[in-house]
Amino acid sequence: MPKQIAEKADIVPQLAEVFRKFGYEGTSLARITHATGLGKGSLYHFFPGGKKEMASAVLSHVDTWFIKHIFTPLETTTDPDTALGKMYSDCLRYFNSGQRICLVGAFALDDTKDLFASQIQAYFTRWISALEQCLIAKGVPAATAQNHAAQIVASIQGAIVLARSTNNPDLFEQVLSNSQAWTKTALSTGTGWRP
Amino acid sequence: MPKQIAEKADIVPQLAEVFRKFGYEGTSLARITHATGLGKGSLYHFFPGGKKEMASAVLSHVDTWFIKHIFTPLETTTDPDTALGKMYSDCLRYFNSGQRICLVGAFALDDTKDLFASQIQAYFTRWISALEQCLIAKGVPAATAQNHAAQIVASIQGAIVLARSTNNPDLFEQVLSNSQAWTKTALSTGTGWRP
DNA sequence: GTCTATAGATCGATAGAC
DNA sequence: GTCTATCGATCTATAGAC
Repeated sequence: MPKQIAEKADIVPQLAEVFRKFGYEGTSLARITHATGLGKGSLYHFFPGGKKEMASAVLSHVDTWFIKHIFTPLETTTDPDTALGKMYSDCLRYFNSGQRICLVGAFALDDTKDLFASQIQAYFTRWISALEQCLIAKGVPAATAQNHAAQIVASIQGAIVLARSTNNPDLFEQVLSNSQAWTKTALSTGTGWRP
Repeated sequence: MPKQIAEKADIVPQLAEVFRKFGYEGTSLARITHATGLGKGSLYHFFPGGKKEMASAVLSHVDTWFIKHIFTPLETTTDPDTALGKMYSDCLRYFNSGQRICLVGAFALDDTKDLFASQIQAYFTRWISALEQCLIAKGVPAATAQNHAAQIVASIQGAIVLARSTNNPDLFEQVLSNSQAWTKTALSTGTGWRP
C-alpha cells in the first residue's frame, strides 16, 4: 500500500504545470489545491514561504533539469555537433513543440521578474554561456560565439511565443530546424563563420 | 483651459503600460485607477466590459500601431532593404531595447491567451506574412521566405525575454543587429539564400 | 462623466484539531 | 502531515448621488 504522505519532489512538478498554465499572478492557492489534491495546510507545511516559495522551488526544479540535460552536456562535450543536436531535440521535447512554455522566460515578462530576478538571470546567462562554449569548441571565433549563442536562445524563446500565438506547433519545429541548420552549415561555407 | 473630460484615446496608452508592467492577471482595477487617475465609475463608463474590454482595447491599439508603422510598410514597399531597416529600427525604439515588452507576446504565454486568441493570432500572422512579402520582394525564394520571416519575428520576441532576464539591453540590440546583418547579407553570398 | 460606497467573491495566509 | 475554519485584505463589478 502506497504511503499517504506527500513529498516535495512529487509536488513541485505539479506546481510547475499550474504556474505554466496561469502565470504567477494567475495561480491561486485554490488552483494549486485542486491540481495537487493537497489542502493549504499541507502546502504551507512544505512551503512555509507560501506561493512565492512554491514558485521559487519550481524555478529551481526547472534550472536543475536544464543543468543536467542541456547546460552541462554543452559545456563538457568533446563532440560539439552531437551536443548541439541533443540540445535542439531535448528542447523540442521539453517545450513540447512550443505548447509547453518556458516558465523562466514567462516570469521575465512582467514584474514577477523582480521577485525571482537572480534565478531568472542565472538560468539564461548559463544557457547562453554553455552554448557559447560549445560553439567555440566547434570552431566559431570566440569574438562572435556569444552573439550566436544569444541568437539561438532568443530564437527558441521566441518560437514558443509564435507557436502558441498562431496555435501552430509546426512553427516551433520550423524555427528550431532553421536555427539548427544555420548553426550546422555556417562553418562549412568557405568564407568561414558568418553572422 | 484643458477640458476635464477624459477620452478613451488618452486612457488606452496608460492602460497599456499597466498591463505591460503587471500582466493581465496582475493588473487590478486599483492599479489602473492609480495609474490613470480615474475612478472605477469613469473606467466602467468607457469600458463597460470591464478589465477584459480594457485589455482588448490595448491589444487593438498595439495592433493599429504595428499595422501603420511596421506591417503596411513591409507589405507595400518597393525598396525591401529600406523597409527591413525601418522595421528593425522601429522595433528597437518601440520595445525600448527590450526594456518594454511585447504585450501580445506576453499574453500568449499563459491562459490569458484564450481570452484574446483571435487578436493575438492576427497580430503575429500578419507580422510574419508582411515580412514574408518583403523578403520575397527582396529576392528570397517564395518557398523559404515564410521560414525566414518566422525566424526574424521569433528572434525579436526572444530578444525581449533575454534582455529583460539578463538585465542587459545590449543583448536586445545585439540579437536584432545579428538578425538584420544575416538578412542583409544572405542574398549576396554567391550560393544564394541559405540555409 | 466622475465620484464614493458597497456588494459578493476570492485572495494569500494562519490557527488549531486530529 | 493533513485537514477545515477563518482572518483580514483585495478582487471585479455595480449602484446611485452629484
